[in-house]
Amino acid sequence: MSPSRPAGLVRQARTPRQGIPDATVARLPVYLRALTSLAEHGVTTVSSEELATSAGVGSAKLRKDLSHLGSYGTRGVGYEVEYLVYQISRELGLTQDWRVAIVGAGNLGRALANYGGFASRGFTVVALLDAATDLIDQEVAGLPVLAVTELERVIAQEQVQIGVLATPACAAQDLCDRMVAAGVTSVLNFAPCVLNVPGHVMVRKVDLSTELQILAFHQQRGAAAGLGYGGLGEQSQDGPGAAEVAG
Amino acid sequence: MSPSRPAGLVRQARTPRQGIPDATVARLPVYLRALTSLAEHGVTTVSSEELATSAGVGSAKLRKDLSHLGSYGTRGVGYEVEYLVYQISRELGLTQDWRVAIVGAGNLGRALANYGGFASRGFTVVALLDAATDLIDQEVAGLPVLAVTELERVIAQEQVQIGVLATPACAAQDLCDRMVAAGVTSVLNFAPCVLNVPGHVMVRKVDLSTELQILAFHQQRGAAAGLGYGGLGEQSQDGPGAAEVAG
DNA sequence: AGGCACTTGTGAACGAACGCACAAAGTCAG
DNA sequence: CTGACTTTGTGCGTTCGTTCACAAGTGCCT
Repeated sequence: MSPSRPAGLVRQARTPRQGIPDATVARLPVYLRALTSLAEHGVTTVSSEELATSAGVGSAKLRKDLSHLGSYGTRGVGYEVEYLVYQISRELGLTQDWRVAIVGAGNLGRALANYGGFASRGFTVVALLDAATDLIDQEVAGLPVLAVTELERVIAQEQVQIGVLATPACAAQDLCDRMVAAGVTSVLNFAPCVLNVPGHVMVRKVDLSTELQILAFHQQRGAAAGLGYGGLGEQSQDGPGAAEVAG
Repeated sequence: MSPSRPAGLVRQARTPRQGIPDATVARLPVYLRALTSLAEHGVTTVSSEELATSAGVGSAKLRKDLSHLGSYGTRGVGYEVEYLVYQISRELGLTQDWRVAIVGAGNLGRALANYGGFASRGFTVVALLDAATDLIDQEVAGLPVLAVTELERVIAQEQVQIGVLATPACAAQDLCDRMVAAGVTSVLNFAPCVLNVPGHVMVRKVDLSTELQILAFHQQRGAAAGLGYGGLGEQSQDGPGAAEVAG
């Protein structure tokens, strides 16, 4: 790679950790995916303009985002793909392994367990639980479905840090409480309801129905028109509002 | 009611339609769900404080959000649940039926087809398509899986307005193009990739892997701490960034 | 009728995020 | 070595979103 640069490996590991904006954090995974894809295509260096296009954002925004991680990138050249992949991964905490438990082995739970994207980036699904007795001991994605009564034991034993809720809304709060009591500190909630958790626990919610309703709104009032600008624009996905709840 | 105001029933249907903030639109479905739940429990009137708690937001934000729809609500009393449900539904465009096609009948596609939340609010899944020949003609959620070669015909014939992509990333762009060409103007994308679409088409993206990575980031740096405030706070779900892409 | 307690709706202050545009910093050719 | 060209990193003005605090409106009780 660039010969003039000293030990490319370390290069000012000054981490301005004090506060990466939530909006930026939400975009880092997108950049990471774009970079990974580029790397697979044999690209070794990329400019902010190219990467921005791949990620579907503006180049200025991308540069500002990356500048929050530190001053990687070489003026006049661009960013070294592999190096940037590593830096973003490290910042997101993907260099360590996260142990995930999925609660609910219905259609959604099974889909999640089979989803390749989980395993690919430092996330290991270590357990899949359900309340329905006829599902128990079935094998899904190489994992046996466990009885939900074992939840506390499994979470402690497997050192689960992240819990994924793929259950009906009515059961979600109770199961969430149990997971939190057992030591889980991050929850990804697919159930269509608001969860109450203590302050040290982080919840993110994904709601299919909500997404459809937002689409319906925009379609109703003139099909995404209005702003209509020319260039390749953003793609909405996910907002800054990372928030917690205190109990 | 107020003597100065005309007929209570219509009650100033002055729709300040010119621009509801995206952030507000993203929260309306949450309010709607909370209201529906309250209605089912027999509650007829609710204050902004109570509703805000149910929805997991601050009461000031809730009031401002609702004020963008118009002046429903009665000072000293609160909001009439049923009336507000109707108003939000109307604003979101849920009073009409939206016809949805799901492309990809893998684990995720089947989960989506079976998801009750779709049908419950004006969304009708009219078709489920897949490329895998061994899935075709299987019945899922009362619908036969159709060959993806029929995509254009089905979308035109069934007047599909919203397309849901639940396919691998590599196939997503192509299928998206075909859906758009066939007349779809809103796309909900579950494939982990950025879609390029013409300016009149709206895309929303849901990415499970992204959500996990955001959780990992926050967990890594102190487990959702930092802000830690006392009251019941927000729950992150979905951002304002409603955006379109122009081709 | 009048006062009191309660709740909405909103003006205004604050803060976060975006995009522009440019200086600093580097590369490459000659 | 010099000079032209490329691309990053960032200061700044603007826009968008959130929060505070309060006036105005409503119902209830005396």
